[in-house]
Amino acid sequence: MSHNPHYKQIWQTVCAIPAGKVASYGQIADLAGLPGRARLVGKSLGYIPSDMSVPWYRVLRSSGQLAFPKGSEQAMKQTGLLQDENVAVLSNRVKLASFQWQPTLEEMLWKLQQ
DNA sequence: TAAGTGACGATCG
DNA sequence: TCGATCGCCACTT
Repeated sequence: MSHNPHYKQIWQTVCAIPAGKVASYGQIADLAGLPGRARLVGKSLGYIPSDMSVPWYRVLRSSGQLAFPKGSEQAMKQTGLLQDENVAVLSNRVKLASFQWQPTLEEMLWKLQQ
């Protein structure tokens, strides 16, 4: 499973999300060269190797909702981590209009170097 | 080989 | 905004 070469590409893309910003699963899939494979992104986040620090909590659903049910341990942790970066989380949801990451060409080129 | 399963997305009511 | 539905696709059983 973690042999899948696409996973590494996905993790690197997630690493390129700047602090204080968030991205959707579909957006990550697109940037990683896997358009339409949002579900694969979700899976890969569950397989992040422990020796890699990936800001998985900056990835949300396309609606801005957290991927986990409100009140779950994971959701509370994710909410805390996002608020530490000044991202407002209200009722298990983030305002994408204010916090969604919009990659610039420079950021994309930087990502490709990694 | 077929059926079940998801940290999803778009659409509809 | 919310839940139900369907389409989607890699992976598991």
